[in-house]
Amino acid sequence: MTGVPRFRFAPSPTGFLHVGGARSALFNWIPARQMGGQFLLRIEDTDTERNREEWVEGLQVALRWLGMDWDEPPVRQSARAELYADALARLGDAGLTYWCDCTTEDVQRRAAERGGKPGYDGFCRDRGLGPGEGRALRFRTPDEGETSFTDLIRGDVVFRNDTLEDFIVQRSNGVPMFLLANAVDDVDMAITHVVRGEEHVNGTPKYLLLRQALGMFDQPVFAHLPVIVNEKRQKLSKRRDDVALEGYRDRGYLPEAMANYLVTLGWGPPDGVEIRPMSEVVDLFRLEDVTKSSAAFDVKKLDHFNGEYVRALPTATFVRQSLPWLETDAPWPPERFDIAKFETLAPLVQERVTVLSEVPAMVDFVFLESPAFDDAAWDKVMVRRVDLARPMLTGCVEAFAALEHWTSSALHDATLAVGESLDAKLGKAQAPVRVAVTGRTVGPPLFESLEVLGRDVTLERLTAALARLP
RNA sequence: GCCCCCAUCGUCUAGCGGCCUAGGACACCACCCUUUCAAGGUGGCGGCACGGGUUCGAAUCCCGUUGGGGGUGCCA
Repeated sequence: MTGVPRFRFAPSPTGFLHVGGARSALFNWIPARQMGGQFLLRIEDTDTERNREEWVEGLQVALRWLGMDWDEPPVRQSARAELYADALARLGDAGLTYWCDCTTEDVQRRAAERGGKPGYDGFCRDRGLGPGEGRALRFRTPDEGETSFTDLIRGDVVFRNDTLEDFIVQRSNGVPMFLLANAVDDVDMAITHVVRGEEHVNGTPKYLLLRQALGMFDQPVFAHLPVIVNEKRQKLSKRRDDVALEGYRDRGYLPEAMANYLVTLGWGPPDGVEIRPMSEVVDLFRLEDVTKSSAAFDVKKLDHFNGEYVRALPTATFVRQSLPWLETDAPWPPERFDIAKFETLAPLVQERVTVLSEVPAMVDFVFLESPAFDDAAWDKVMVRRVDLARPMLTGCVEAFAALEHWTSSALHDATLAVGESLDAKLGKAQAPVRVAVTGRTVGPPLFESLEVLGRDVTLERLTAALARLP
C-alpha cells in the first residue's frame, strides 16, 4: 500500500447518527489525523426506500459537531450507478454471477426442509437463467479454499469458502447491494484502512472475494471495532436505547465531552488519563490497542466527563453555550431574561450542573415573576419547621430592610445574626429564606442569589412567603 | 443450526510470564470542607468466570467447560 492512508466512514442515512456510528467515525478520523492521512465520508444510500435526505445533512452536522472534518466532498452511492453497473458487467463476463428467481420465502422454505439452516442453497447456480422480472443477481462463491484477512484488533481471521453462501450483488429492482457497492467504492476511493463495527466481520470474506473478482488483490488494513452495548449487554439499538447524538446535544452535553467519552469505549490511554483534549488522543491512539470485547455505554460516566468539561469552560463561553436553554423554551417569558444577571450567577451555576439543560432550573427564580415552589421543599422547610421559618422570615424582612449595603456579605451576616438569635446555625437558618425566595431547598449560593435579585424582590418574596405559612 | 468473536471490580479500562498483596476512572459508602446543593480533599467497598494443562513461576500461554455478544435480508 503506497501513498497516504485513506480512511472512511460510510454511514447509511437511515436515521440520526447514533453513538456507535459516532465512535466508528472517531476511530477512523483519529488515526487518519495521526498518520497524516485522509478521512473520507461515503453516504451509503443505495436503498432509496429507507434513506432520507435530511438524515444525510444531519449526519454531517453531527460529525462536525463532534469536531470531525473530512478531506473530500462526501461520496454518494446513489450517484454512482454506472460504476456498479460496470463492475457487475465485469463479474458477469467472468462468469462469476448468475440470475436467481428464488424468493425469500423459497430460500427459507428449502432451508427449513433440509434442517432449519438459514442461507441460500445455490438453487439457481446452474439453471442458466437470464435477466428478467423478479430476478436478482448472485455472486458465485468458491466451493473450496479459504478467505482470510488480518485485523488490527482481532489478528488473523479465516473463513472457509464453503461456509459462504452465494450472495446477492444486485437486487431484482436493479439496485446494487451493499457488499458490491462497498467493495467497488473502497477500491475506487483507494481506501487503505477499513475501520468499522464488528457486525461487518462476517461480510468481510464476501467483500474480499468481490474485490478479488474485480482484480484488486491487495487488501486494506482492517480493524473491526467491538460493539457498544447497553446495560443489559445488548448491542445498542435505535428503538430501545437512547443513542441519538442529537439527543445528547439537545440535553446540553458538550461535543468535546461526548467525543472524549466515546473514545474511552474500547480504548484506554497508556497513562490512564481519560479526560484530555482530542489533540492528545490523536497522538496516543492506536487501533492495535482497541479492546476486543464489547463496551457498555455508561451515561453516569459520560455525565462525569461532561461536568468536568462544563466546569473547565471559561465563564464567558459557559454563558454563551447556555444561551439556547435560556432564551428559548425557558420557563419564563423571554422579555424577563436578563443576561447581565445570569452572567453574575454563571460561575456559581457552572460548578453545579452536569449538562447545560439543567441551567434554567438553577436560575429560574431570578427570571420568574414569582418562584416555582417545590411542594416537597415547602412542606419540609416551611410547614414542618414553621416554628423556625416564621421567626426567621420575620427577622430577615426586618434585617434586610435595614441593610445599608445590599451585598452578599452583608446578607450573609444579617441572616447569620437572625439565625443566632433563634439558636439556629446558618445551615438551618438559611433554608426558609432560600425556599421563600427560590422555591427550592437547593440552588446556587443564597446570598449571591439575593444580591442579584435585589432588595425589593427579595423583601416582596419573603413577605409573600410569610403570608403563605400555615 | 451454522459462521465469527469475546471473557480483569457493578461499569469503562491498565496489565502482553516474575515489578500484581491486580493499578486507574465512573458509580457507591464514610469522613472532611461547607450558607443549601455541587465542586474539592481523604479513606473504604469491590474483580482476574470455572476446570485442566505448560512453566521454577500464569490475570498473562494452551485446551476444555460455562457464560455473553455479533452475523446468518433482494438492510447497511
